[in-house]
Amino acid sequence: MRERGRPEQRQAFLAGAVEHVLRHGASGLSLRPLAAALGTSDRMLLYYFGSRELLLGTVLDRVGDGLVAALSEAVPAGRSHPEVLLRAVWSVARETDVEPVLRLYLEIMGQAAAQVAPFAAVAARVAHRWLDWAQDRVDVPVAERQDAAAGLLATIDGLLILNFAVGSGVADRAVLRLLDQR
Amino acid sequence: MRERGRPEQRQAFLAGAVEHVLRHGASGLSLRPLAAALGTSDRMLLYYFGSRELLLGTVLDRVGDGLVAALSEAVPAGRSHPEVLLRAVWSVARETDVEPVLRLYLEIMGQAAAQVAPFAAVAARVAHRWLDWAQDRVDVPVAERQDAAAGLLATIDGLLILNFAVGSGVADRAVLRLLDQR
DNA sequence: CGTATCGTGTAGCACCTGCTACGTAGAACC
DNA sequence: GGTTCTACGTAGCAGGTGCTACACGATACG
Repeated sequence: MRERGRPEQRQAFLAGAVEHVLRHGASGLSLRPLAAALGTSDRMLLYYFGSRELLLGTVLDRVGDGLVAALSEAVPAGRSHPEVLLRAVWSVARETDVEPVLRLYLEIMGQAAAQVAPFAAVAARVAHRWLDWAQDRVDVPVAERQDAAAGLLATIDGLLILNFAVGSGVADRAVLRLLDQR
Repeated sequence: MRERGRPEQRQAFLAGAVEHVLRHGASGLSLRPLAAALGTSDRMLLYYFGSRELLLGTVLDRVGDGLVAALSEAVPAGRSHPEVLLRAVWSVARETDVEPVLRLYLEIMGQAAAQVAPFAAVAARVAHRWLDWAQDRVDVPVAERQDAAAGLLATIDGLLILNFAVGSGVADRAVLRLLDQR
């Protein structure tokens, strides 16, 4: 289906929807409450985005963009040793204003693991952008870059789970331990 | 609310519900389809478990039990070096018959990050049991055991995300890299 | 100027949700 | 033997779901 509606209105809806999903979660998103928060009706959201699933997909993709953009802004371009990168990314992750994004990130990954549409597709896209980002920054021989990036991503993701499931103290100490032993 | 109903019937319902949740996911669980699969009515499930949320909580706790039990069965008791433990746990995780359990595990963690009831509480319990399990098996000085266990758990969880979001090949190579560099 | 398309409002449809009210056969208890 | 309690069936309630049908003014276009 072609994109319908005035482009700037669509952008406004999208931005508002991102905000709303960051606050209230993605898997339980429902059109009427979202529409109310945006000052519209479900009818209009469907007109602009086609279906709940399409709306959710574009919202989540935009969140993924924002995540990588925030990382790029915080971590200088150029290559660093993996542990430096880990430390830098973790310090970004522990900033309070990115917490909702990271909670949403884990929600996406969890729903993707459960094979819920459209999360699986979004998760693959986000993860690949994440991997590309890390591959461009990690200072290891070319042949190892892909695996090093994957290792970094896995480490961060695991720490995030620990962080939200058990508590930030445990995750922080786990970071130190992971850094020490390399 | 006291537990109602015949105990063996309750166990049968619970076992069937675990099966159903492993197949169809937890966050979208709904009483009527589950009841149909079990050959009952939603009415009966509520009679036996009190509410959807209580039912879901006990189902997920039981899945958590099963996960730790499966690990204990596969990995011999006694202490091993962290990398040996990582390798062992990862080889268990890659068995095809535990895949649904791990997908569900990530779904739980994702919903917990999104602060959805009852997932947050279940996630904390499961993670702590996981941590205790690892703490009892890891062969490092006592003072470091807690952090080593947390590091192991984080690594595994991250690898699982990578595994389901990107593909098993990437995760497998990331494991090798994480093992090499220690 | 007439006509077609676009953006939007109002209503509503069919279905699903957790949960409850009520009735009842059988068993347990006094 | 009457009463109370337990396990269960049937029906239904109030509210939510994504989505659609239809009307209508405005705007663009021939």
